Amino acid sequence: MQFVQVVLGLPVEGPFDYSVPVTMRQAIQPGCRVWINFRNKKEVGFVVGVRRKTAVAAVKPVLGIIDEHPLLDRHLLKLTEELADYYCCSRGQAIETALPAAFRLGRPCQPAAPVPAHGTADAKPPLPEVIFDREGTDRWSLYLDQADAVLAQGRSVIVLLPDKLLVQAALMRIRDRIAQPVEELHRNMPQEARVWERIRSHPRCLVIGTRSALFAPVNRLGLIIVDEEADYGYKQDQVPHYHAREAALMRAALEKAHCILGSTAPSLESWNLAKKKLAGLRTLERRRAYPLVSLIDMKNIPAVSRRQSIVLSKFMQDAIALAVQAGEKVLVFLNRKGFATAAVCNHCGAVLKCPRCAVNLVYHFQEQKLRCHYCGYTRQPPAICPSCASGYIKFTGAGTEKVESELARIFPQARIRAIDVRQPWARESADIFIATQAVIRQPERAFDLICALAVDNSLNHVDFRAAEKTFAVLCGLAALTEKRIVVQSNYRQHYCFTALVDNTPEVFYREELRQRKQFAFPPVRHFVAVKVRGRDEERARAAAEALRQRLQSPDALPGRTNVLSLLPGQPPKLRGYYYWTILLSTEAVRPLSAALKLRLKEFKHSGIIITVDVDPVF
DNA sequence: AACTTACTAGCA
DNA sequence: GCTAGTAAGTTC
Repeated sequence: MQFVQVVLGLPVEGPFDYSVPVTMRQAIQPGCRVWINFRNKKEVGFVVGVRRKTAVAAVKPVLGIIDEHPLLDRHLLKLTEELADYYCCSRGQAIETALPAAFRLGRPCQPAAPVPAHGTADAKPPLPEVIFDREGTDRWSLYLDQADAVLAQGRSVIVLLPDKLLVQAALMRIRDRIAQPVEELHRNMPQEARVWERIRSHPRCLVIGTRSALFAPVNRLGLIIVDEEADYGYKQDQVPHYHAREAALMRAALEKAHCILGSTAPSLESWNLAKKKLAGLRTLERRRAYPLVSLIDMKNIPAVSRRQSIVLSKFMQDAIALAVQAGEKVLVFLNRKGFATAAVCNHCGAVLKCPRCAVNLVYHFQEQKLRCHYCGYTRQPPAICPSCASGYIKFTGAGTEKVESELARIFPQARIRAIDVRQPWARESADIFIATQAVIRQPERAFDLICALAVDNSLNHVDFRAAEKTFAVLCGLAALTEKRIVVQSNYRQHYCFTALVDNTPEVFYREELRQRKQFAFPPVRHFVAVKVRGRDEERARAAAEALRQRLQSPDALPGRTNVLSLLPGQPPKLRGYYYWTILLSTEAVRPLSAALKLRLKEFKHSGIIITVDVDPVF
């Protein structure tokens, strides 16, 4: 008798043994899909092992073989196993993440022509390389040179970008430079399975796409490029909560491929890898002049004007006026979207909240609607306050649209334009441009004066990455000009500003890493968020508290792990569920994930759903 | 996750 | 004794 070990795309560990009928014996091997009867339902199973015997008394037979040849090669199979171990999900869930939807549902896959394996068996995996692109555009010629060289050796390349817009922009640079087949791959794109099959049929090719393209079934992988590696778009917000940068490092190590982590400001994770000599660091110095950076201390701004929703310092107003007069192009940068953060009743002070998520609704000027940024709920702004039925609703806070109207008031003669990065825009179309983060991704644009407003919003954010995020934004702005940047802030002495003025990013990273060490934050240690969710408010709270107690008891978790806190979710209520988060800190993720799998299996509460997020982003 | 079985509180 | 509701256990 022959048996196969099968896993499923469910949060159950397995593997489950099934017998293989004599008629279908020969082909079956790890990486193949099979039809199985699981809990009296016909399901797709993934074969992870083949055995001559089983300890299970009541084995069921495999109903049918979907793949004659493995759908996942041994490298991708190993990668999904490592992801399951690290990100605390089942192997089946990790395998499903790596596959197009059609294949998860059991659709057959075209058999791929066999490609002879590459002789990399005892080669050492090359050291990953962090690329720090000070200019903002230089890394692309380096990427293309490296990709060319790898393809010329007959090996494949995977290029990752954090979103589809950037993939489109990158394709323009790639298409006329790369002679080998170039394939674009996104999760849930039309023909996703077809593209996947085609990638398998190329002896070598270049695949470009968003985070899921990391699982492209290329032959003979030689290089993975993760561009904008510090971007949080690489983190998946569903189970398994993997980060494509970390997953790319895992896959590159498995397949002895090179891995490039490029950006205009490296993540602390990547910087730390380089400091520990686990990655190389290559800084591409600026060719253009470094801009003059002026810091305006907002503590000197009189209180009366501080109360205004937008504070444009006199210094900044003068700088803008001079630039406009000289026919220069000004960028006013603001790190927030929408017209206002909240709608508040002027009479009773009630803030309008989302009925499903209990977070503040945000007023959008253009569509004249209140919108929930978590679930997408929208409503008309009410004429009267829903809680006191009187007074009028005022909109507080500052967004790009508010800045636009303020600037129009101060500079009536200037042409002012808010940039929507989804729409093309010409440099000649205005004098003053207003934009948020997304402009930084168009580094070919050049401005003469850049004014950064409300930077303190991001610096004050209750997030240990606040300084890192702020510095990354400032580096991005510096790449947009060789002339002048004006920043207004209450914290002029902060090292993220002094490093910007002095053009000494290494000083920023040194200080930031020192602080992360001091407070035992990532990348020195890892956070793990255990998320507890339930439809009943009180039960969710009680379950979360009970689980925290359980995890805090001696020997529940491996050493060098701390239970830091039990926090209400952010937001506490989302899509009808009440959320709580138990925050853990650890030195070694894998042993903690393994222990958590056991503890959560023991801990069953009806109506309570628990998920684990390793290395969460806040 | 989805489903089965065991158990408990409330009721006649 | 009955049942609704829920806690706990299992999936090969």
